[in-house]
Amino acid sequence: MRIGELAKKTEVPARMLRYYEEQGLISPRRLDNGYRTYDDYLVDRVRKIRGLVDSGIPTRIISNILPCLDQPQTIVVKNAEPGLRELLVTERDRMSEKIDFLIHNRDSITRYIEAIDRATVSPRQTSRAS
Amino acid sequence: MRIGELAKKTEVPARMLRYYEEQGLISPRRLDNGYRTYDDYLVDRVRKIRGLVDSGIPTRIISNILPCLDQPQTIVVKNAEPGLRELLVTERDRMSEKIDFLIHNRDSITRYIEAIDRATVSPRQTSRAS
DNA sequence: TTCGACCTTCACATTAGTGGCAACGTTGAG
DNA sequence: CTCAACGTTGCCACTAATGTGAAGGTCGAA
Repeated sequence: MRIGELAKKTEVPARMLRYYEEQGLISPRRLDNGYRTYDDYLVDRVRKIRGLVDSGIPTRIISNILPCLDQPQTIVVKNAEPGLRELLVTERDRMSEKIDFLIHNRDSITRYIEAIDRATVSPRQTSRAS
Repeated sequence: MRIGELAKKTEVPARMLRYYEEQGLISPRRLDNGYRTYDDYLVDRVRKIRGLVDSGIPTRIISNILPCLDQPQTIVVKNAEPGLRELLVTERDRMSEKIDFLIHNRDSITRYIEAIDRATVSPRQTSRAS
């Protein structure tokens, strides 16, 4: 598919898709006329990129871990670059920290919302009737 | 405490603490000589700020949800600003999405690491002995 | 008085995007 | 075929957010 279609499917502006290519995150092939052409699997990939960027992971890191996020790992692993495993472990642990942290704070927010609701729905009387 | 001590305790450079103040995330009092002075509870607060920023939450949002992350909610809730609840719900849901996404991808990375290990430790023989 | 910690202020750096433009490709109507 | 409308391309510059560096001055203890 061409860039416009991918933009619609992923909700990511075409402008941004070119930017991600510039950053080395996606590498579409080209048609004879120079237009970029994207394979279907890139739809998922672009969504992953968005999520990772939104989660505060820099594109430099993303480009390293992206190949590891696809399902059939068994084939790719053959060329195990030396530093890769270490990088992955580091990044995974960083993600785990982030997850724990986000869960903790999300739950704090949830409790706060509940406190608001309690304070709002019945500030003066214990709503006995419907 | 003064800024240097807070910087040590939080691992956040003094320069950055001034920046966060500029962004309205912390409001230290001042001594007679103009030095900033920080209460103990700000240590936790600064760590929270770091975590939230690292998780891709913009400071503009952080300044809104920070007051809700402290433990004793019951007192603060009295002045329930109208839009606050909605903002909190939105932000909490956004955090939940981020959490799910991070968990999913962290697990993918973990599986990939395991695949590397399997491919590395015994590429040719099924390691029968220790 | 000297030195380290702190102050303000201005400027610069990096990351992640966005805007605008001129030129070219594609497609469908007349 | 020609023309208009629209998608695409490359390019350059610009914005916004998050920091960082450095100059030049002040505070207070040794």
